[in-house]
Amino acid sequence: MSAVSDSIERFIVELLSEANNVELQRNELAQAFGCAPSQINYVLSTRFSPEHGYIITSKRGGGGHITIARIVLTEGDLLRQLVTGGIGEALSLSRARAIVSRLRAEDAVSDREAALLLSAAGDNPSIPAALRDHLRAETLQKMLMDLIRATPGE
Amino acid sequence: MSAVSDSIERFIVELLSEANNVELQRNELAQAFGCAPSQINYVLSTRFSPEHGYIITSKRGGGGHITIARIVLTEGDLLRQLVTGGIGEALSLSRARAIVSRLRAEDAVSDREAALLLSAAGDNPSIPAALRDHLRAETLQKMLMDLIRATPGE
DNA sequence: TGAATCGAAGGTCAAAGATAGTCAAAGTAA
DNA sequence: TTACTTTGACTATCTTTGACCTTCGATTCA
Repeated sequence: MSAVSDSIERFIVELLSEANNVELQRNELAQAFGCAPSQINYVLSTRFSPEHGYIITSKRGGGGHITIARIVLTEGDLLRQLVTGGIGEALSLSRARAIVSRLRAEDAVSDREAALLLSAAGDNPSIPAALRDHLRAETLQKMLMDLIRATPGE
Repeated sequence: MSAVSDSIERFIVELLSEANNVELQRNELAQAFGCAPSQINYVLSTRFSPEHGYIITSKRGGGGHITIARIVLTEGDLLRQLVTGGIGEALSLSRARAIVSRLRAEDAVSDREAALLLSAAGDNPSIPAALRDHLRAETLQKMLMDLIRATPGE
């Protein structure tokens, strides 16, 4: 049932559970999972983007490699950063998902709160498509701001 | 005697008698019952809707699947009542506030969750006024549904 | 030594493949 | 008729692959 990309993701997450960053070789990994090397890039860009809280660096040529590092921030920093412009004027659904999943991963929100954020940030068919990304950005930003307000200061 | 849809329904109900949720593949199931794939959607929407006490999630593409989860709330529960149709087509801001404060009073949601609900249910200036109450109803209902879905069954 | 070359990585992008969703028309039963 | 069921064409989304491109280090050649 589960696609190869999901397995690769789990593998990397597993590695990252033991260290804040991992270094690996694209071809080697692709071979281990029996897929095209470019699929590794697909997994990295769809599941380990900066929005997800990761930074990817790489080097080509002989001895080349890819490094995946987790961005470590305190909960307050992350929320503050998002609310003060980290979201922008428009926000695609996939970026919104990444942001929420990162908030969850950093434990800035609970499972239920993440579900509420995602739910409200989802596409709404009764809104013209051209407006959606704009509305989504506004909604998410407002929600995060209100969330901070509702949280007794630390 | 609508044989096929009823059989599919029974089959799913059977699966759900052993677990609170099942994951299946649309094409596979359709093939097993010798029907068009879209008939699976028909069965889901006519017999496993939120009004019936179920929540459906799905994913497309390689490794795609459909998950059917039972809502685990008792009859008479405010949340369930709201989700299964108690909100209606349109919802004024003041009624939305009343609903959220009742949910808070019953401890169905936390302070932070209430803040998120209110935030998303608020008036949005970039939406035409005529649409707002309709959008609000949809949004709140979807959020409550997703909230239930995110809550591990008791 | 410096430039050209070569091989070994990794990067990009668009096409093909794999699922699921929607909707309206056609079929069927009450 | 009226409501429910079934189907299929078309759409949307996510994944996988492959051809072609870029970069880097090492080697070879003037």
